[in-house]
Amino acid sequence: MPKPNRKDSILDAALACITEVGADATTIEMIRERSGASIGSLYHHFGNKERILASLYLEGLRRYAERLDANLAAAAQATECISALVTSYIDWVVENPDWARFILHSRGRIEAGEMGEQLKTSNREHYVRLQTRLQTYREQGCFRDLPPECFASIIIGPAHDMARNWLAGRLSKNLVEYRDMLAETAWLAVRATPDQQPQ
Amino acid sequence: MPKPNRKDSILDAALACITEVGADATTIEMIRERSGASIGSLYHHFGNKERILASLYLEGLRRYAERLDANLAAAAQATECISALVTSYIDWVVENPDWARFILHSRGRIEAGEMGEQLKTSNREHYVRLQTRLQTYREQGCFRDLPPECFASIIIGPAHDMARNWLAGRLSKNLVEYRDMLAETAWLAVRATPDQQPQ
Amino acid sequence: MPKPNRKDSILDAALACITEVGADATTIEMIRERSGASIGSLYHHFGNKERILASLYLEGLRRYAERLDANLAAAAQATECISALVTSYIDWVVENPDWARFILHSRGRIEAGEMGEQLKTSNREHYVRLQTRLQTYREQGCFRDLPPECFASIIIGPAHDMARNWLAGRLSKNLVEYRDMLAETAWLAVRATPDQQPQ
Amino acid sequence: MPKPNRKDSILDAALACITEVGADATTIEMIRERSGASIGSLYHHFGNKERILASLYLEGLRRYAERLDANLAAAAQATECISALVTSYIDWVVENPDWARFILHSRGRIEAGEMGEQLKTSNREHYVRLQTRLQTYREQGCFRDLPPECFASIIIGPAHDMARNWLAGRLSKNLVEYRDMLAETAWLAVRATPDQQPQ
DNA sequence: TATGAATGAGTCTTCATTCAT
DNA sequence: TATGAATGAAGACTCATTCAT
Repeated sequence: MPKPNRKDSILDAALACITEVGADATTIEMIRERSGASIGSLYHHFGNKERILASLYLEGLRRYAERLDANLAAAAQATECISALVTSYIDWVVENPDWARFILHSRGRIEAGEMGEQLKTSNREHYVRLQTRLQTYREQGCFRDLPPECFASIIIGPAHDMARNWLAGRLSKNLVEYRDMLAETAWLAVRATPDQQPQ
Repeated sequence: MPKPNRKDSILDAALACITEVGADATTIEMIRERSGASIGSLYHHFGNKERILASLYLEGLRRYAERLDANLAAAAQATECISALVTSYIDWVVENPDWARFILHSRGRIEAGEMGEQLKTSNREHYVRLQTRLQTYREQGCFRDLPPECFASIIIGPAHDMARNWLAGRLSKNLVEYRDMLAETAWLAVRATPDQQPQ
Repeated sequence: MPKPNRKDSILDAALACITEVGADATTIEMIRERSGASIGSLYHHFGNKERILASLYLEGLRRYAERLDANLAAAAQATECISALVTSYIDWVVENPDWARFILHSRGRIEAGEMGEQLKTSNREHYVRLQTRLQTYREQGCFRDLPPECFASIIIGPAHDMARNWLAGRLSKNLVEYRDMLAETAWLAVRATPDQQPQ
Repeated sequence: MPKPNRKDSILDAALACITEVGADATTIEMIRERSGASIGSLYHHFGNKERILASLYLEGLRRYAERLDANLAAAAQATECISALVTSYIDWVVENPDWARFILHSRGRIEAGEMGEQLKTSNREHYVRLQTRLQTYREQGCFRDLPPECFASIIIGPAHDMARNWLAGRLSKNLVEYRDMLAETAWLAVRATPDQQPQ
């Protein structure tokens, strides 16, 4: 276990500030005070504010993807796969609410910045990994016939929405209470329908 | 049809700026230049920057709610009601992408501001109106047994997700192409399930 | 006589600061304190530090050129013309030492900046006006056969050198004491030589 | 021939940086990167930034003086002496444009710094050596009756001016093309005038 | 001798807001 | 109602220098 170093303590402080006042309102001075580092040290390690935020963002995403990949690998059927997508997300949000809030709200900002390409690449790779994982089940006819680019939104959209509400304090119960219901719902939304479909 | 006045031209300019550079990066000076008004005029009409943004936000929301209410009123069955929720949203986003982007991204900011209460009240009222509208169908057993606070997210979550992607330029097709599919999906996600579900 | 306005008082303050500590070491804060204007006012009028310096530079140059043009217009022979070039310069330096020091030392900086083109244009126009003025005498054979691009340097070079020394406090006498001698020297350096030239 | 050592490589790097962005804009970090030395090493060898610049300045001046002294020693008459002054300068500038630019533009800065006295002493000694060298010819009546403190400026002023122009890229031809003309001009400007002068 | 993380005073600049006309 | 000069707190960032290893 590596000892907490300067860089990490700066990122921790940054996340705490972002949680309290938002990414835009977070100032270098606030991060400095909270991290105990000097302004010079902040700039020595990260170069500018944007890179602090981007580093934080990418690291959060990396950890989430790591967890998701592990859970997906353990899934043995289509339904477990869909479930893993939802529950991994919910669990991660509940365990890392600060990181989740930041990632949910700052994607555009990071994508537009100098490390945007890195983020896009990261997202693209993750997307491909996911589609590959689902491909087998798709071919087996486990899912409805849906445009591939909608799959993820349909599965995770409701969870995203609930997570936003929970993170904004608009839910009285803990998000985790909806975990299994959301997983089940995702399955209903994408599974091959046993009954006739109108339209 | 009232002629476009100063206030409206300021709001139009503000929205254009927000679309180009984001709400945070939009400055009073930018709005002034774009609207043709003077700084003094801006402050005469709105008092401060936050109130410009909040006015814009609330007006956008009002128009969306108006359209949704009309469409909901025209729905004759549960499935049409769910469909109206999704299609009203998609149509509105496609017709008002700038407004949609702003509203999707700035809720927290407006809620936290001085007109936040007004927004919360507005949202609450809309939420109640919606639940009331659905109440009959719920009692008729048209829907699965779901926590009421999840209903909206389950129905609209995927549409939100797709809308965010489309508004960010991450979709090659027009959002409207997914309109009916998303409505159908919402229905599958909330309808009373005709079959026994395993697991 | 226009009353001294904000802009002028800022430029005056800037020149005083530059004289005391140099253009690079002059800070916005110093100009602010000295001019009595607020930071906001400084930026309202000039936009940034560089534009303050450039405005000062161009205004100084304009006044010098004005005087030179007047004196050149009054010159009736080649020798008076050469004399006017030197004495106008010396007189201007002696009367405006601060401006002269700034202009002598900051040409590169201004040329490299955003108003550099304006300065180059201004210099080019002045150069052309000068060559035109000398053309007649050149055709009359009043001058040695010299590359045109060297003419100005030969005439004014020694004065430049002396001015730099005087402005740096390296001369015990006042620069004006060398005025006529330098004019005479310039004439000797460019006049058509009555005697044989070696080489 | 001593092998290029750390100190020299630092000075080389410093000069390269100064040429590219100017002495003020040159940072320790830039010199570090270019020289390959570490920050610690820079400070170990020179103590501070100013001493790097001053060392560079003095070394450049030393080399120029060395060349000038050699050429002056070889001059056999007054006219050759004047010529040596001009041509030594021109040749040195053409061979060492970066050094020349730095020395032409940073005299004030170095003089004002902690090694300023050393520079002033060096200049004074050089000035005395020069006056001594010219003394014989002066007594022989080779030169016009000119204030001694003007002699150097009259001889070298035009060359300085042309050098500045050339170094700033304002001349299309190479400076060396004007070498002999400038030497000749200097002679015309200081020689005892054979003819009566009017005015 | 060499290294580079750490320091923090000091800069420029931005921008919402005020207010006299 | 309209105008725009003036304000100044606050922010991001720079950079020479120090010092422990």
